[in-house]
Amino acid sequence: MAVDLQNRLERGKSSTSRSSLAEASSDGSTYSSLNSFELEIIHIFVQTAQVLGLPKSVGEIFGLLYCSLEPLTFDEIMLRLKISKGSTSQGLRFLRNIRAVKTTYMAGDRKDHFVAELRLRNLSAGFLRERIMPHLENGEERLNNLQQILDHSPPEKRKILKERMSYLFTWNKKARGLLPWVLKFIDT
Amino acid sequence: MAVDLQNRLERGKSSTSRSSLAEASSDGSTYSSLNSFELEIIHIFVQTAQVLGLPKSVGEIFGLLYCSLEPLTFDEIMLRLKISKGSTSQGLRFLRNIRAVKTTYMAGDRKDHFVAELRLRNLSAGFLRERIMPHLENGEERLNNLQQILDHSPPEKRKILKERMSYLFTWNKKARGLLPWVLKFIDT
DNA sequence: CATAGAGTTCATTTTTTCTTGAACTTTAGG
DNA sequence: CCTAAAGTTCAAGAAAAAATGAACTCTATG
Repeated sequence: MAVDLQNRLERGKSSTSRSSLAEASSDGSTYSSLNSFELEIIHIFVQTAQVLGLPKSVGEIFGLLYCSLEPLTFDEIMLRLKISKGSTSQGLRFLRNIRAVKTTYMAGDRKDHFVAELRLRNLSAGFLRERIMPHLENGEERLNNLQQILDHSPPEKRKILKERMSYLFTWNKKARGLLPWVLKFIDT
Repeated sequence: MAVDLQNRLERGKSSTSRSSLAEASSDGSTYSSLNSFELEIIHIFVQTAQVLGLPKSVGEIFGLLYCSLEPLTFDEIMLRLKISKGSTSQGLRFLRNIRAVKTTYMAGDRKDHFVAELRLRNLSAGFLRERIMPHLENGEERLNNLQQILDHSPPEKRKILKERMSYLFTWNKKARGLLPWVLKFIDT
């Protein structure tokens, strides 16, 4: 099982078969490899990231934080997931932008400590706000421009095309009206 | 002309040049190039396709059909959009699978004639059914497996991790329960 | 202020995804 | 049955997206 998960998550990386949830490191490195619980949670978020059109690394980072009992530092995230500094930095930035991750300050430590937003409602809100709303708003703007173009088209077509456009307008408006409602519904 | 189309579809920020709606072809080809109305509608659907993680060609095909007053044949789609046979075939297949496009039969013509589903409600339904539901169902299954893994973990952690998993379960269930509602809401 | 630690940036490389088109299957009509 | 038109398939090439890591900025402290 663990091997299977390992393979799915990190294709082609050397993986020491790890059967249990032990956190000891067998290769002498400071950071433990991922246990099967973590691998599975991470996998779920990686898949979700892909459905949403986000980079895998974003899913990995969020998944790791989601099942961590304490805040993790930049280095811990980077080393445990075996991803680069750049991916870690950009992934964390994205996650902070959509409020999926926040930082906590730990006394006497200069490093940032990252925590996942566990209330998925807030997570969804951030995603909808940062990604979906802009798209819908841009669409509305474009539709407005379109109406002008349409005024120059042959009258016999104009009526039908106007109708089609009005469907799009309606749909756009409804989709935007839907978002707050969706958020309320999944308010976990 | 072809270059212009390409540019406008790909990086369509400069949408102001609305020259004419004429359908005459200036390069001698059988199929007319796209007019500015079509270009703009197609652009909207291409963008949407990208948000949804679908190939550009799928957005192009749907956009073209969406603003066509008559059913179009395979060749018309291919030639007007200047995309390959393969892309056309696969794009149309995908669109038919999610019920975004259907074929009509025209007397005395062996070719398929394709029409866009104008009721965006049905379109959304197909997309949710074919793309989102499978993901949510897969997620639920994985979460079920996870519970077993969790039973082997240290008791002091188990409680907290179980709680986090239960958030995920709840979220998953709610998301699935939401879909029918969303569809009803956008029933245009 | 000089420095080292913490994180960011971004040109390059790597990986993934999309498109292409030649070869293939299927089917209507002769 | 054959043929040719209509569409499909899929290996290979092209394009797009993501990951990498060296060079960079910023800042808290000695």
